[in-house]
Amino acid sequence: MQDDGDPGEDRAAAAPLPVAFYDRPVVEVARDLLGCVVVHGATAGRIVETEAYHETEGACHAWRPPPAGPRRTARTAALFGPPGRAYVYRSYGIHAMLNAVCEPEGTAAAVLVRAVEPVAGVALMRERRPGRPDRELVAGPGRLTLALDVRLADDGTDLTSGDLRIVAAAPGARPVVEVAGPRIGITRATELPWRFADASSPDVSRPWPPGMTRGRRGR
DNA sequence: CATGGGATTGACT
DNA sequence: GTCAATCCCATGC
Repeated sequence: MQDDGDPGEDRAAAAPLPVAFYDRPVVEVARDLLGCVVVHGATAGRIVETEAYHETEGACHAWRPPPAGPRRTARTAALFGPPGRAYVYRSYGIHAMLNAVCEPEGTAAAVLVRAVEPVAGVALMRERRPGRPDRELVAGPGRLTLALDVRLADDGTDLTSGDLRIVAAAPGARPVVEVAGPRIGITRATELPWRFADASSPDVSRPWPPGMTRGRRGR
């Protein structure tokens, strides 16, 4: 856990990642988002775990078995929209999940942000997660949206210019120790190693990816 | 129109 | 380890 303080101000002022960053193959973007920072109001979190989803594989909300084409509904509309937007949906009736839409408009693909490390506004995050130990503040896709106050209303908003945005890692920031593994909580396309994490982070959600049982920072 | 299933979490045995 | 909470919406009668 990092200190609550000024670094967040610098990151908040930093330029958001441009649309071109997201207008690439979704797996590339999922890896490159590790280390970048989600900023929302006074809170900010360094991304330490992501998953990629694409309309051509069964775990994606927009997937349908061939020969049917991709599934475009009110819920999945943002997935088909321009890259660089947020796709926020409700999971299990309870949790909001934050995704970054990728690839050209018309192609449904997005990166799910599964975990961050607090870099600003930790005190506010604790207020939003009363009774939770720090290790449970942001280590999980439903947890981080609570801590950062990301809601369904943010669905479709522009991550490159809005109040909710993603900025590049600060120069000299701690390097990412990338590990990959199968995605979590899905029933189809479980063989794809499209989950990515920073093995040096204490805030990756469980179960940890392969190769992460050692070398973790303690907390 | 009724039913069922989640890209999860937290409480409990 | 088990399991319920609770919403969106796809599917099928």
